[in-house]
Amino acid sequence: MADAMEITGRDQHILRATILCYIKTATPVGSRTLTKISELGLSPATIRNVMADLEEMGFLEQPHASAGRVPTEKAYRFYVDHLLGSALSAGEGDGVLALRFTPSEDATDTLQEASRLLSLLSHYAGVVVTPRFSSQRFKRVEFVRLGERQLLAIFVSEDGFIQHRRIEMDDAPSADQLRQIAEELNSRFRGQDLHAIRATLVEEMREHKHRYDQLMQQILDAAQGSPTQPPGDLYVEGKTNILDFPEFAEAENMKALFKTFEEKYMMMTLIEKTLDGDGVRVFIGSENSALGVNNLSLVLANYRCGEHSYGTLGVLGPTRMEYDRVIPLVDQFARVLGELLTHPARADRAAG
Amino acid sequence: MADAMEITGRDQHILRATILCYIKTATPVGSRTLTKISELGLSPATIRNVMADLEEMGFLEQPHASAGRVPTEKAYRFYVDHLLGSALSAGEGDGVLALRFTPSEDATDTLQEASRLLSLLSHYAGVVVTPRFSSQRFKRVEFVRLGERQLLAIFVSEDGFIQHRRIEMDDAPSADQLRQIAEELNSRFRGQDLHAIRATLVEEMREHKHRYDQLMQQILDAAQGSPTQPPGDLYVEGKTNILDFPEFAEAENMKALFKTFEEKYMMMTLIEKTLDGDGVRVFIGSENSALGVNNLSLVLANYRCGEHSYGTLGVLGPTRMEYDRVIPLVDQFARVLGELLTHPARADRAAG
DNA sequence: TGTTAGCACTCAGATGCGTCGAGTGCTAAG
DNA sequence: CTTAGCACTCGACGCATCTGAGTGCTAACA
Repeated sequence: MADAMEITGRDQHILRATILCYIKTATPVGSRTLTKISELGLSPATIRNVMADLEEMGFLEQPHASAGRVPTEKAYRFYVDHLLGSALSAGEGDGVLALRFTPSEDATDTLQEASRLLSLLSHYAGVVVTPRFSSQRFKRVEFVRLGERQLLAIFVSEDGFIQHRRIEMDDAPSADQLRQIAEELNSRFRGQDLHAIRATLVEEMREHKHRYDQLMQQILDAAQGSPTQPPGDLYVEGKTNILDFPEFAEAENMKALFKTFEEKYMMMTLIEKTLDGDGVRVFIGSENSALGVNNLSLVLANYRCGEHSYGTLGVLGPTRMEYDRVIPLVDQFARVLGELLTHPARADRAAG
Repeated sequence: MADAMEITGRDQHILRATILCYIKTATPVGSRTLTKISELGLSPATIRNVMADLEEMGFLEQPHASAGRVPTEKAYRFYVDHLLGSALSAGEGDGVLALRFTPSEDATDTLQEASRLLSLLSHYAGVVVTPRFSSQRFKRVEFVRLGERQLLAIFVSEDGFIQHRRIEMDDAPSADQLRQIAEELNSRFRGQDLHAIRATLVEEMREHKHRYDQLMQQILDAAQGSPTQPPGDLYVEGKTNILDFPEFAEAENMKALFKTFEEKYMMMTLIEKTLDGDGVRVFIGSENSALGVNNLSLVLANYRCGEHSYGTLGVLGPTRMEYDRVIPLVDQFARVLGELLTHPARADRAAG
């Protein structure tokens, strides 16, 4: 950040030009090429001087002595944080987006479709993480007996997500008891999120020993989701888009990429970290080192899903990503999807 | 097959040796190498003659004039069909299998775990297709109202699979009506498969116009699954295992492989074709051309899941696969998994 | 003081050439 | 029918060469 202050306007201009050029061509950028691109009519020699400065500051790198320069991660960071402000607002009409997007009946299907569309529009890979179930508003629970000791609990959220969990118990309550419990839960807690419900019930149980202590506990645990498996799901669509970029032409890199994708879990926990906060976040290269590949970038944003509930969505691509195009895209996409998921749900709620 | 008859015992021996060697090394096999491997003490020259014959018959190929020979698909086919009979029975104790396999509570989790284990044991990729839901025995249905016009139907099968479907309708029945319908379905049809239930109900409706005509129809349709999306799910685990084989070292091949994996749908319909019939089936190279990669083989078998219900499972690897090891493995695995899925379910049924 | 032209230098990538060796096909002898 | 011998093929490897894009430096210029 301190260095950022030292950069003159012209330096910035050249840095931006270098980055843009590299993003387009994926090959090291030389001083001659830049004289043509950058409008300031400067000679290669002058630009060389500037580039040497930028290299010293850590924004550029040379793969080898007689090659052009390549932007470093720091350069991308600076570009995204400081050089992109104007481009960010230039959203190109979300009409296209809404038009192409045919939401399915099932919310999870919709999300998968969303990630596909995201990959289509961005030409990179689309990524969608479903909202944490436990933060959604509770609509209804239903029980189905599976066996003497097994119970199936079905939770339905106001936003159309459905989750079912098996519950193992020592002695199962009768069908009537179950119905009673369901009735009680349904009438009392509708519209609250599971976290809150849990808190209330735990409190209550402590005060005057609740009849269904053990059962309730288990039901709540089930609803919360097991701690080992992260709640929600991850959809990554359009992986093959990334494959065609030259940075992954080498077999080794491609293998690493493949392995990254196979470990859904890694990726998901990484993405979920950004769950708090609004707006678009960009993670560049080694900033998401958990992926095991250091030339990938993530552009993420949260999308709203009902009142309190949020999921994350975004685009995964090479570090050399067209941030100027992708960032507004992700931003808008999150907004539109949020509308889409929140609005019909609200209509339903009023009716049902 | 006609050619097969013309092959003498010695030719077979040499063909087998060639295949085994190639499977191990992935490099063209020369005549010298074979003299060492095959026990018949023959000189390279003689073997060359035989190999020339085998090439004429279409079992071997030369990548270029001065290289060794490589088995063709026809060779693998012949090897699997005729040269492997003895090895097939040599199962190496399913104790290991049962030991390592800790079935989860949820049937679908179990299947995913199965495919992981399959990849682990085979060193290739493990593949599991869940049983077609519509062929499983019905245990119970439960309805949850989602909104004025939306209904959630939850089907539970005897074997522990759960499926939920949204049902859209013009005017929804009351809660009482729903309960009544559920009650009726549950008491009447338990233990039958959805196909049969559907047939019965359609018949009935025709005879004396059933009250809930439209609803029933929709419920049945939902249960049957939409025709566009194939029922069941596909788990492919251990994809990265395949990546390390030299046949996929080149970027192009790897990309093709990647694309194959991304198209789950293709693979699934391909695999589901083998759903009828018992025992292990092997699909070699271009025989599964739908995959878009022609140097992959599939070793598949059906596993039982309850009385009438079957799923498919197997191993996906390069054409140059250790069939002698994988075929018995898949065979046994299908059996063990079948036991595992069928037995506890039976116990539950008796109890619940 | 900042900018530019000129020049020597560097280094990856492509091209061409000779060598090596594994493996073949053919022929003739056993 | 089998085998030894031999000439031949052809990809892989190593090496030297050439080319050209791009640099850094220095000196001249505005």
